[in-house]
Amino acid sequence: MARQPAAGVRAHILDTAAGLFDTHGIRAVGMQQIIDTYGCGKNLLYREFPSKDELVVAYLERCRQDSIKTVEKAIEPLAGDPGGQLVAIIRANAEKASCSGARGCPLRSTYAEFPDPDHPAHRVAAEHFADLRAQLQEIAEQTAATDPTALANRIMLILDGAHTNAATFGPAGATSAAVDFAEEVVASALRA
Amino acid sequence: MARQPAAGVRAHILDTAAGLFDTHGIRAVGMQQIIDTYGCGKNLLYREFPSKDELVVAYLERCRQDSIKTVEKAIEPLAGDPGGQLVAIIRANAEKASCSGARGCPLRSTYAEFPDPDHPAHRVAAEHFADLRAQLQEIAEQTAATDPTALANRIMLILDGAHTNAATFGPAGATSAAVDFAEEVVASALRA
DNA sequence: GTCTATACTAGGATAGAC
DNA sequence: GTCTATCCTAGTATAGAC
Repeated sequence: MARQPAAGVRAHILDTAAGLFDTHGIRAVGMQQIIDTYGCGKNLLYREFPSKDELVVAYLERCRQDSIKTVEKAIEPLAGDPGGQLVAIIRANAEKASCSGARGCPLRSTYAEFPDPDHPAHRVAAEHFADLRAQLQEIAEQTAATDPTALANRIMLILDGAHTNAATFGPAGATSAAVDFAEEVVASALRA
Repeated sequence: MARQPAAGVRAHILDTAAGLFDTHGIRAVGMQQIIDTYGCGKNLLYREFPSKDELVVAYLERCRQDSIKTVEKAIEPLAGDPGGQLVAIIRANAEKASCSGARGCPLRSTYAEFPDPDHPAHRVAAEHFADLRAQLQEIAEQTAATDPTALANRIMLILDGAHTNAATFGPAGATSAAVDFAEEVVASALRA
């Protein structure tokens, strides 16, 4: 292995950075720390990511793709059952928020770590949540609910609540109640 | 010890710091920036707050007292109506989260800015949310709900969701739906 | 005595040069 | 990889104004 392909190096750096960001937060982690953990020279990191902002954006984009994939996987087997899809989205997110490092959703944390709306990291998160909201709205409109927007809003509140509560209380918190809650909300919306 | 030449200096510094923290986040604001904004000498600030951590803790304790007061004011006129109290807590928080600077709840942001559980700032937030959760549980137990814990969990999810959603979407988001949502959740729990 | 203002230490940040 | 440049951070100490 005289030389690794650039793509592998890039992904490996991103893995390393992601682990540190998830554990300590983005602002608390320095480039030197990432370099030390990765175990290579500074040149390599700055060749792949010319600035910390670009590294952070790449990290958040990856979180975003991961989140999108989680949702897609959850709703895929439930085509034609939009109500079930909404519940499945909550279930998948609640499971993910409760099990892993459980330091909270990185995209939601971005609003706290980078409150400036013009910061590139903030923009990634804002775009993500705008898309997510639109997706929930779209699915809610496929149900028989008389007020799809209200349903989408409620699912969004449970989703945000599940992530935030998992960050503050961990698996022992209210996140565990999110799935049952979503089921009842959907059932109630379809009854009305 | 009995020095008190300028009463309210401490509160004024705290006001200044709070404004900057709320706007830019805690980690993004330096001591020098607070000094410049307040227009005082460095000595004065460090006499009142010997370290940034102590200033941050004082700021968060104030946020906490503010949050406690908001809840107390909301539930006070509804003694004997625990279900109404739960809804009033959501209403008061949703209003507060939607109107002001709307950069998100500072205590919830603390988990993102100071993920280390041993950090004094983190401890303030953790203690606050433990108390809040216990309070919701206590109120829920006063209702006729067959499963008070489930009710408390749902209210907590809506509360967390309302704050987080206000941070990401502002007043135009799902937070506006939180009060109706809470009303239905409480009614449903009492029917069962 | 109480304040402002400035100089200073010591360390860590990003980033670039070699 | 190492070494350097530049900047910013927290925090301390000193000088001088009112």
